[in-house]
Parts: sequence; structure tokens; C-alpha cells
Amino acid sequence: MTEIEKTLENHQVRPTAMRILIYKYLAEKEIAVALTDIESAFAKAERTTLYRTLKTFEEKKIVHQIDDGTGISKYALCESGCNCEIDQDLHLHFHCNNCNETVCLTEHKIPQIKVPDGFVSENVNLVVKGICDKCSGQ
Amino acid sequence: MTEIEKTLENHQVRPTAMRILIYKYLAEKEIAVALTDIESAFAKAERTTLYRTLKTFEEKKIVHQIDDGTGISKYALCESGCNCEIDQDLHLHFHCNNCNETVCLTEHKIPQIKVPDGFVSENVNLVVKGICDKCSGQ
DNA sequence: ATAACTAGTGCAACAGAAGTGCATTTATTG
DNA sequence: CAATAAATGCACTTCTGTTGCACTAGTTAT
Repeated sequence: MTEIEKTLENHQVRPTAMRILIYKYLAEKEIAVALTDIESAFAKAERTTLYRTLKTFEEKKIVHQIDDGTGISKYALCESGCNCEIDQDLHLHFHCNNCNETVCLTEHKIPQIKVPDGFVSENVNLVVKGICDKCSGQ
Repeated sequence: MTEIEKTLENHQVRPTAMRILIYKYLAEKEIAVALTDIESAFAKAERTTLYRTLKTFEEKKIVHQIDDGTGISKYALCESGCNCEIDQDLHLHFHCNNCNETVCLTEHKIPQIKVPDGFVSENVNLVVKGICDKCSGQ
């Protein structure tokens, strides 16, 4: 029983071959991935399977969905690289306009956002766009 | 020559009947609207025309596009209700999970966001989700 | 005013992502 | 091993966004 299998079972997800592969893929990638990314990485697998796997992972809090403003849903593992459990579920993501990759910037906390009276804040999504470290030539 | 016609011409957009209507619609709405919203409001007009009108408006800085995390592009007039000209093009939007409406919260400035070395910030998109004033019963 | 030209609109079609229903396979449990 | 439940594969559908092309309306020059 591998680490990944344990992790999946801890989240009430049965560790099938496909799921382990997808988990591995997500773990290796440091960036948020879209369904199509996984699709091209696993050419043999059906899109639907990948789609439903991601949905399952999302439900079971293994990954969380990221909206980086490209209009395409992306996903990233919740552990180590993302603080989606903390208080207000603050997401801080950086989307590179050059390479189109989206990364989690977890070191940088989001300042408390105030909303007007009557508004109830449940969730904050912050996407910074620009040029990432790899593309800016450091 | 109405106010709206003047506004359009000031932005180098020829004030056609359709465009005036769409501008009026946007001005009346206090919330950001999606293409489909306009579509159902103007059942007679073609979707393509509305689409291209919005694109033209966007190009000419009459409206700006909002990504509220629903995956559907929305638009709002740049004037009075949005500060899309200021320094870093900071957008602060509130999306109600109940009524699904998205509004601009212009009174509340976005604090300066720091990004790690090597990253260059060009644009910041902040969407707060929750319950709006209308739905929270004030 | 009219011909020539340009901008705007309508229609049709396509692309990509997301989502659903159903049959089949795989795994689990009695 | 049979019965059951979960996972997967396939075929479709829907929705948003987008483009090409023909046609119309509006503008400009002669």
C-alpha cells in the first residue's frame, strides 16, 4: 500500500489505477492543471473518466478548483502548495500571461478584505496576472 | 444628439440604434451582465451582434470584462461604478452565491499585493463570493 | 444625388469545455 | 461464486465563445 493509496483512502476515495495515476500527475506538477492537460497526458483514458475523477477529488477535498480567469477550470492538490483549509478559504494564484501557467503562491497571505454592510463574504478568490519567474528570466 | 450618443462618439464608436440600446441596458443595470442576459433582454437581436457590440465596447474602453469565477464573461460600464482606469487596473467584484449577481464594489480599494521575486504583476483580479446585501435581508 | 466605399448586422456554422445517460467492466462483500 | 456497488467508456447534448460570409445601412467623394 503506497502513500498515495493511503492518501486517497483517507479521503474516502477508492484507489483505482486511474486515480493513482492522476494523483501522481497532479503531485508532480507544481502548477494548476486543466482537464485538457490531463487528457493529453493520458491519451488512452477517456475524458469522462478524468472529468469525473477530478470531480470526485474535488468533492473529497483532495484537490480544489481554481479559476484563473482564462475561463478554463484548473485543479491543484490541496496539500503542500495550497492553503485551502485556512479560515476563509483564501486562494492566491498567479497566472502567467506568457506561458499560461497558473501557480499557487502560498507564502503570500491575502490581506483581510472588507465588504460593505449587508454583504457576507464567504470566499475570496484572488488572481494576479503577469509574468512568472520562469518567463521573466528571473 | 443624446448623452449616450455623445458618450459613444467620444469613444470612437458609431452610435447605432443597437449600440444605444445596449448601452442603455448596461447603464440601467447596476450589476455586471453576461452576453446571455442581454440576449434575453433583446430577443430580436442576433447573438453575434450583441457579442461584437460588447467586444467593440470593450476595445473602446466603454465597458470592461469581469471574470467572477462562474466561467461566464460579464461586462459592466467603466464609468461610475468601476475604477478600471486607476493605476494597476484593480478590479474588486462581489459575486452573490444566492442570486448569482455580480456587482462592483468600488468604494473598497484592493490593498497592494506583493508577489515573490521574479514575478511581475500586471493585473489583479479579486472576486469576493458570498451573499449580497439584497439577499442577506440587509 | 449617386456611385463607391466602409462599417454594422444577420445567418450559419464551428470549436472547446462541461455535463449527462446508459451500458459495460471491475471491484467488493455476503 | 453470486449479488451488489462502484468505476469506466462511449455517445450525445448543451452552452459559451468565435469566425466567415453575405447583405444592409450609413458615410464620403465626385
